[in-house]
Amino acid sequence: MSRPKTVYLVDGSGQLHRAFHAIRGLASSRGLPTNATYGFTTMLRKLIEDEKPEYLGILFDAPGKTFRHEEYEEYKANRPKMDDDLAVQIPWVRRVCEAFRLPVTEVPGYEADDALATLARQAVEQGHEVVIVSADKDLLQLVGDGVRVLNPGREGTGATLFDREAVEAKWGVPPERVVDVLALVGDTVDNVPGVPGIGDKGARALVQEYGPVEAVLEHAGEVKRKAYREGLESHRDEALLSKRLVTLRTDAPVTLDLDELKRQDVDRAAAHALFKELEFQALAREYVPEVGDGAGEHRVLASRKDIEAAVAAARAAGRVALEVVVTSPQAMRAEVLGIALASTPGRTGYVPLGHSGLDASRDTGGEEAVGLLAPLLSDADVEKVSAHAKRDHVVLAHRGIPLAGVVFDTLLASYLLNPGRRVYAPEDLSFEFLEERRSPGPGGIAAEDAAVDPTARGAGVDADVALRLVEPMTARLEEEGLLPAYESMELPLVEVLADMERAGVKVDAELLASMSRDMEKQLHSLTKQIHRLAKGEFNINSPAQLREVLFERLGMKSGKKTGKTRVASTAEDVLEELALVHELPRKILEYRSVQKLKSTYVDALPELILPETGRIHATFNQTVAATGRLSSADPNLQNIPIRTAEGRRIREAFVAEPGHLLLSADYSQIELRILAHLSGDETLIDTFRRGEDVHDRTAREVFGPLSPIPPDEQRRIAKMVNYALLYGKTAFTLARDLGVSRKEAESFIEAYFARYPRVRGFIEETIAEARETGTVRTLLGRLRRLPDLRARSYPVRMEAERQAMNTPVQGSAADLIKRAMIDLWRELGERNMRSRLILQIHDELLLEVPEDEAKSAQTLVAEVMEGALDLVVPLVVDARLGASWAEVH
DNA sequence: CGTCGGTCGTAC
DNA sequence: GACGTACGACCGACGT
Repeated sequence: MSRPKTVYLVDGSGQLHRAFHAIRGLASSRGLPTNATYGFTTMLRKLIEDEKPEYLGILFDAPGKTFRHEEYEEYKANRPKMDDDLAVQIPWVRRVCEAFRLPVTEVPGYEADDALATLARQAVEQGHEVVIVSADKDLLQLVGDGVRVLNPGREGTGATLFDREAVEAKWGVPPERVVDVLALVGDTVDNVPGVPGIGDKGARALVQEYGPVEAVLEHAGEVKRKAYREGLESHRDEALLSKRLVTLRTDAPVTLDLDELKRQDVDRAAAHALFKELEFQALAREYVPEVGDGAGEHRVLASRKDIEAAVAAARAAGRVALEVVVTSPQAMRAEVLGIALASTPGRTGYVPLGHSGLDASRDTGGEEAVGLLAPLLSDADVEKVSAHAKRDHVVLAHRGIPLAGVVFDTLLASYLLNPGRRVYAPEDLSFEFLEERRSPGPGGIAAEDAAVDPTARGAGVDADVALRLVEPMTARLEEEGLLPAYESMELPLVEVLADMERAGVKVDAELLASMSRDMEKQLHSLTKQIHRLAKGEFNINSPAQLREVLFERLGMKSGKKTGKTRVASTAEDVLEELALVHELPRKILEYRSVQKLKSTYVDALPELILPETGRIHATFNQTVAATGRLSSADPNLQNIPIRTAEGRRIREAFVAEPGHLLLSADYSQIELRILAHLSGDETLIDTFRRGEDVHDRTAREVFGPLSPIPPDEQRRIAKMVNYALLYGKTAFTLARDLGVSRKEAESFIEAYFARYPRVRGFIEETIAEARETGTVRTLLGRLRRLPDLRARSYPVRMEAERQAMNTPVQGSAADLIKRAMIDLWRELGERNMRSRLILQIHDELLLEVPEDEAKSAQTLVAEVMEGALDLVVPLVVDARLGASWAEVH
């Protein structure tokens, strides 16, 4: 015999009734009740998901009379006719079972329970295990010797699995005595008479004492409690009849067929269609049909003729989607392996260009194939579609192919539709916009020695998806009012960023190396001092070990606790406090500061110099920050130190090529100007129009002419308050940061709002509107969704409110500088200037300019940046030239 | 040996 | 509970 299996048998009728009563009021828009269908479906889905049964069958009651009626006419006489609302759902439930490919059985003349009992017996006799899925207590009598009962539990609560011990624990009697308890108690709904006067407790006690019903009756005279004794004596026949009624038959005319019960994959297409019909939206989404990666025709274009045909097809279509397969996500370090082209949905061709090793025998293109493709890729009249156009621009340009005519980037489009989401992979987009489920792919990244055929298929699928995404995604952008932001800002920015990444920035590795040596010495000396003060060696870089030293070994009083784990913090402000009472914390702070600069910048930067160019080529990410800002990675060149003198020295290592200068141009108080524009606050607008210092003005407005606080202190407070409002800072943290009482902080904020009333109005209106629409928007119409504004949790909701007030300001500033970058890039191109944008740091642009055009570039940059958007306040740009980044600030 | 969450610190 | 947006070094727990 084959190995033992576990067979799952579902009490379909029981589960259906249970679902019907558990869920109330669910119906389709056409009035079809769907509550039982839904409950039954989710039960099945969960069962399949949790238990992964290899064999599963569903049993239903047969309609009409059963053998029990023959034995006892009154059987189930009290039970009302099946509710019409349930009856109409039965055909739908059967369709659900069909879609899930689960066999359904009913045995004429028998209830589902008897059919279950019969099949369970047969399965056990064949040496298999059985799990009966039911919430019905009647079925617990079957438990034992290879049979268990699984009660799936309601939504959220766990399932319960009854084996012999569990039944006994719950009922106080073993499974085979369950029928005796049931018989004595009776069941009014099914009209099982039982013994009057004996209930749940009594029946158990009697069965525990005497055993089966027959034995109980035999000893009826000994029963102490009068009501029981008399009940038993006068209702012998009813008791015995009841037992026959509740005892399940194991001889129903049905035969176990394991092959038939073998689980098959869900028919996703049928399930998807059915759930759509039933209006189970979430389930419909879950069961969108899986598109096999073999779907479509994905060819390898290995010959000149093939490539020429594909190019001709692309030209004829006027549009081609590309998936450029590369060896690294870092575009500047990536090699091109090949390019998939899709100009007709479902059919793609892949041109291998750089696969190594295995495929050497094949004509994998190389220069000839590049020569055939390049004219197409550089022809702006043929529209290009991609899932990551910036990377394509960079890697192709690196190979001498300027990419032109990019009209759609699915990554950018999905970012605009849902910024703040982390993943925009092709499989997610195809799921969301094409309702196709597919397995995750490598996203156009493959190893150098990847085989051609699977790479061609993977890249082909991605290119095909990108091509077919254009229409639905454009429609969504249009619906959401995002097309202007997309077309006028994000898409044109792609090429600008690609050029910046390609340009990179020159760093003086020698200078960094010498700084590193100095820092090493400092760290060595600091380490010795720290270990001496700590009376022992430990890893200073480990907050955990430091915590032990400070708060355990040296017994210092811990200040605040960390956010997640609620342990004593060793953060800077805490150490700053402790430095007043002990020498060690000061040294730790010093050590930390040097270690941070050394490890994060001084030692890390030279590692990232690309040998080919001798420069650092960061990646500018356009789809990461939820507000619309750019981010920089590998390395992050947007957080190079500037605040401290030691940190600022690192900027000395950012230099220009010989014969060139660096040009830095930054917006003055950009976010406060945006706030003035968005809020329309007259005082704030007036300040900027007059060209006043905004912090001085705020100080004057808030403190008045008679304040005893010194002017410097006033300005410091005013500056902090100005920015605090932008970030939704509370009086609590403002008080802490300013070192004043909470009351005083509150009075500053009050005074601020009294002088800038429209700022308060703007904040309140922004949050109110965001709560209504679920979104906030920037100047150019970029949106951010903030569902948490309706969260039940107070802190979660407050965080969303701060995001709601901050995003229009931060995001509009991002819009502004993005427009400036595009404008500047175009101006430089039109004027044939050789100045190049190399970095963006949120409110600053850094350019590398030939000395001979430095002055004109300086004027141009300021002009373009100041004119990027028309606000009600002037934009002011400060542009400086210098030999290093340290010099231009 | 790689991954990942936690902590800390840098920028705007 | 308490300041918005990022990136990344380092540690240490955890899984392979």
